[in-house]
Amino acid sequence: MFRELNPLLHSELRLAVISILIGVESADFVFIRQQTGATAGNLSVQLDKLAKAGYVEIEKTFRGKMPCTVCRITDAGRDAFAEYVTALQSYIRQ
Amino acid sequence: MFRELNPLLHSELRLAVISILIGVESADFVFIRQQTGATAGNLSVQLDKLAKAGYVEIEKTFRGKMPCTVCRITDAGRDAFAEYVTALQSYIRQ
DNA sequence: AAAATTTGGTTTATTTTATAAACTACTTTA
DNA sequence: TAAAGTAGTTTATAAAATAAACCAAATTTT
Repeated sequence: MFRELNPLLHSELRLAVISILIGVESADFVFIRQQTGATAGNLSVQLDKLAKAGYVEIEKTFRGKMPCTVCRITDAGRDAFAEYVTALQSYIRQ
Repeated sequence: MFRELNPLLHSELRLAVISILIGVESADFVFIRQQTGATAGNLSVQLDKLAKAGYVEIEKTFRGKMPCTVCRITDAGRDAFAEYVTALQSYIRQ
């Protein structure tokens, strides 16, 4: 009846992050922070969880002299998101 | 960019409960428990939260001699669910 | 050129939430 | 009438989200 909702994606901030990353080649920490309105601490923690799950790749580089954390969604992330959306549909089909 | 997800509905079990109630005139505790697979304790707690939020009405009656907790969604519950679905779309539009 | 401020984060602590375990009250069955 | 089952509630615990505090380097101000 109801499909399970991947708890890693069923979180407002992590879902927003994945939603952003799915539409772009990559996005950096500051951009994601601006788009989501999240605090830096919260974003750092949630990105880490997504990285540990293998849903995003995080590359630490520099933009000029300033550190720049670049994030990309992985294939596993794409798959998980697609499944999450399908699962959601079992709850919201009207 | 991203609409806020009502935290009361952004919970797997509470969402399942609302999803059930939105499709029927009423449903009792045992039925909801069967459909969701939730433990009685968890369901009791989550139904209580939905009731306190004014999203469901809970009527304690008897079926024969056995207690029977009948649940119905309220108008506020319907509205909240509709808004939640709209908000979700800001995350999952592809 | 120090001092203060900003930037780009991470780590740690706190609060909130979800969930399970334990319990209550009553009913049915052996 | 004792044991087991039903229908839940309450309480305790585990997990999660979030904020606050912190750090290092860069930039700006005085």
